[in-house]
Amino acid sequence: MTEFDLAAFQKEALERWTHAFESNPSQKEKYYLTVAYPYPSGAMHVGHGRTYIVPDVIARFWRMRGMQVLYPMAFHVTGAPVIGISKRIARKDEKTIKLYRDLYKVPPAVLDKFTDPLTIVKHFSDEYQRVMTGCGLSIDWRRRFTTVDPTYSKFIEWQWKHLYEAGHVTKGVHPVRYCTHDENPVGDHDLLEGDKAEVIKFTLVIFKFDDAIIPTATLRPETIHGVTNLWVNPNVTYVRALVDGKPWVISREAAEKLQLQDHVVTIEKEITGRDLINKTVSHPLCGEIQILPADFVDPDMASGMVMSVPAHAPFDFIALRDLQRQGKYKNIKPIPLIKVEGYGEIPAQDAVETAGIINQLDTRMEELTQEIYSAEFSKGKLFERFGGKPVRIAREEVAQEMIEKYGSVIMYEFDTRPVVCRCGNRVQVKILHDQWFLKYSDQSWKSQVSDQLRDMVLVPPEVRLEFDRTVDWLKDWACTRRVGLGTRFPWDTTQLIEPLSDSTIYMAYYTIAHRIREISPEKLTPEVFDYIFLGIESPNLPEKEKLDAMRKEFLYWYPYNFRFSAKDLISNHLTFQIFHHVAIFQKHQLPKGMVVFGMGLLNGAKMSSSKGNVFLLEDAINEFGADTVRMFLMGSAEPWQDFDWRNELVLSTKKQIERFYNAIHEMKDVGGEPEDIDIWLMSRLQEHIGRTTTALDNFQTRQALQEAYFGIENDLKWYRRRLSEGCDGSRMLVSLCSAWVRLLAPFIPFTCEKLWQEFGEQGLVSFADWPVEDKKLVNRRIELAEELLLRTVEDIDSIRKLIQITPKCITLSLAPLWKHTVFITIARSADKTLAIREIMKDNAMRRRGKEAMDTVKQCTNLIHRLPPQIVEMIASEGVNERAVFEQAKSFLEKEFGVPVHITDAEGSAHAKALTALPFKPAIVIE
RNA sequence: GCGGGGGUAGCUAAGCCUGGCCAAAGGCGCCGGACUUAAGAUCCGGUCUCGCAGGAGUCCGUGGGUUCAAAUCCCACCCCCCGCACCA
Repeated sequence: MTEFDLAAFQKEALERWTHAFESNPSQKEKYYLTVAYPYPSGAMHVGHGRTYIVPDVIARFWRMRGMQVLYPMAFHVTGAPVIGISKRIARKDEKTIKLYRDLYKVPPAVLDKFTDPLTIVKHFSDEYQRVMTGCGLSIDWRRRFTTVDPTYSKFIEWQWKHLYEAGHVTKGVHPVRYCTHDENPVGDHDLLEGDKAEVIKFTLVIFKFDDAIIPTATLRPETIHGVTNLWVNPNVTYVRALVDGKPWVISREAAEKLQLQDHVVTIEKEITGRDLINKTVSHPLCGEIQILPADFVDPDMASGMVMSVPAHAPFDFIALRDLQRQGKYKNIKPIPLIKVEGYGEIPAQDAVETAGIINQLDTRMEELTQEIYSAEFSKGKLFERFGGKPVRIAREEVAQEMIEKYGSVIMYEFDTRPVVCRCGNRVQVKILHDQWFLKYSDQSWKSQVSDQLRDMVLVPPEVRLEFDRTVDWLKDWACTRRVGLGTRFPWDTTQLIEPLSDSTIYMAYYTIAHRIREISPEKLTPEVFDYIFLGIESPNLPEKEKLDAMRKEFLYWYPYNFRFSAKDLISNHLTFQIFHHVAIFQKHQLPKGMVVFGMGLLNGAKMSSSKGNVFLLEDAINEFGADTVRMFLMGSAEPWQDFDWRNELVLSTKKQIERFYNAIHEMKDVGGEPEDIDIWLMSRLQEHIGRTTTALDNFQTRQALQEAYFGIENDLKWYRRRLSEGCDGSRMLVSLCSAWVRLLAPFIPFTCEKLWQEFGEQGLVSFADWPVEDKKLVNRRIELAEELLLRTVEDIDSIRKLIQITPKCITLSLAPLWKHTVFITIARSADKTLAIREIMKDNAMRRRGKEAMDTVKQCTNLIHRLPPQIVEMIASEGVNERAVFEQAKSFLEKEFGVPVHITDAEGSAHAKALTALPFKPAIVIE
């Protein structure tokens, strides 16, 4: 026997597996599954491990069930993150260097070359392949590609041509975070500060001011009728500037921002805030009002000018109150215009006074503002004289009206500030032109996607709601970028196709990836792909034979059966890919199913590379063995649940594998004669096979392992206990071993490959036949008998512990026939109360009086406690209790070390014998 | 805020859709025992409370309700996690 040595098993199996999982079209039925490909900007951790092992287990399962399985892998390298990383490394950024050198263990010589982004992804994609192979993933590596391969770009161009022609791509304007120093849009990864900041849309309400205008920024244009004054910060220097040729009075900051938002701005002169105080302005909807001083006015917020609605804005209310307490502006009264449940006539006053706010410096002001804002938005209604509409509707309408009739303009601003770029410069909102969008807002496109979703299998089913919501909610998606790696956008080659948008139908590309390399990229015209994927013939197609082979391959594999991905991709990638599929492929080639994963935790905390809270997959393999990692990840939670990696649990998984390995070794050569208990074991095995198969059909890796591993192990425990003295099992165990090894092969392929070889099997267990449940071997009668015995043994045990005397003998008294009749009558009747009446009609029963009634109660109780199938079997077939116990007599005597007597309860001298019930003999220990 | 998912014994986690097999699987931890010079590993037993007869009591976020019967169905509340876009 070979020692249990996972590392050695791995080495051996990996050699035997070289090229084994390369998969080509064949006569067999296909099963094509894909996972979201990784973005290789760092080392793999155990969380990644699960993402790729789950599909591998499924792939291995279907392969053993005789399907032609394709499990391909590629690397996603388009986008900006890796560029940021290379820049940071070039700049010798301490944190980044530490991460790559210490956590990801990149050798110094290689790290030096990481100033080139492509070197980073090359390094890690090689590492990914090495580690994935080490995990035993049954991937067809011939089909590996990266998203910056020239041939792949040709494929993307073809895809976009179709999207464009179908009207799914449009040009528009879009506000983005923008750094004026770098002259580029700023992604999340490039932010030093303010990564939570959102761009929000202000309406500038235009007030006339002498020959100029004052634009005040508001999120609540519907409150225009409640404006009583403007606010200006007396300590700030404002400017008079020509905006698109007209004179505006705004803050200096605003002047700068407006330039980025499609306005031509020239500053004419400075005006101090103090000079503006008490001046008069006007607006058609609220007439002439005064400018008042307020310190809370922030010149860096939008236009730097604020209109005051004291009835509905706590800040406005309190600033006004502060002034009035100094005896000024006594004539100004708040003008309420919104009715909102839970607040008085003047909501802002109500809120401020209830909270006991003293002045505008109070720290609770922000909170209070938010509270009123939300309450009025969700529950508020304008007064009848202002239209009577709910705030949420009126706001949009008034804003629209303001723009159309009163010269209002839109201004974008961050909701929280400051937002700072990595270069240290302040980030602003800029309106980008020439921004291209995918029109996910298109209703007819959406409805095609919804239709497709209805036809798809979603695992787990609960995610369907989330998908439906996402489709419903998706707006146009900005699909081009100015920085990063990727395919040039065909209609504006200064831009690139955004990384989520170039990864939507690449599952089709896998089918041809290994063949298309043989054709040089410049020959790959859209017509070529039209032919391969859509079967559209056209003249002068190059290298027709190769194209035919690709077409054949595509037709064989497509559509994919299942796509696997973590659940955080539901709201983008997983939904996008359906949009793109319905836009390009024919109905019968649309995706069939998706499996959505949960996330990984490490010792209870969320795994995060940037926080260093990761455990590298390769380290895990080296420390525990690949099979251990696989079995742990598959057994600790179902795929869609979050799992938690804990080293101590992983260690015990390793012991389980070892226990399995040793058990097989002990059993595979025994050759005793089969006993009844062998029939029981075989019968149980069939059920485990059936349930393991069902579980894997449903992607329940955990459930499958429970059945295939613990289920069988527990049966073996009972089996060994039941064997006759000196017997170590029958030759039937050999077939159990064979089935057991195959059942576990998808989970722990390395160990199983080794065992399979030791059985003297020629081929790989990876391609062996999956065990099939043999219904002929299922023997309910024997299972029922064992169940009776097991329960009785448990009962004897618990009594023995309780009474603490040294038993001299055990007597089992069996229930009389009439109690069986009672039991069966109750078991068979749907309504238990009717059953009682039925039983008591019988004269013989009635004569037994209280004893009969008690039996009825006890039987009812017992029936509810027993598993339904058992009750049903007792009722239908019955069980010969005497025979069961007589046969198990020597077993019981061995178990308890005392003589065991089996008697009928009726006529027994023991009072306890009266308690005997069907399936529950009375036990007397003396 | 909007949307989605959850709260089960010391921890972890099944069960919930389809109400009685539920004092509630499995695993971990802990306790005891066997083995061992010892430790580890392994195996056996225990692990809500009470009980010298296989039983009883309390229990599945909180509070109500439906039912002969509720972890499971209904209502309300509290708490936790995830997504919300130009980012892979």
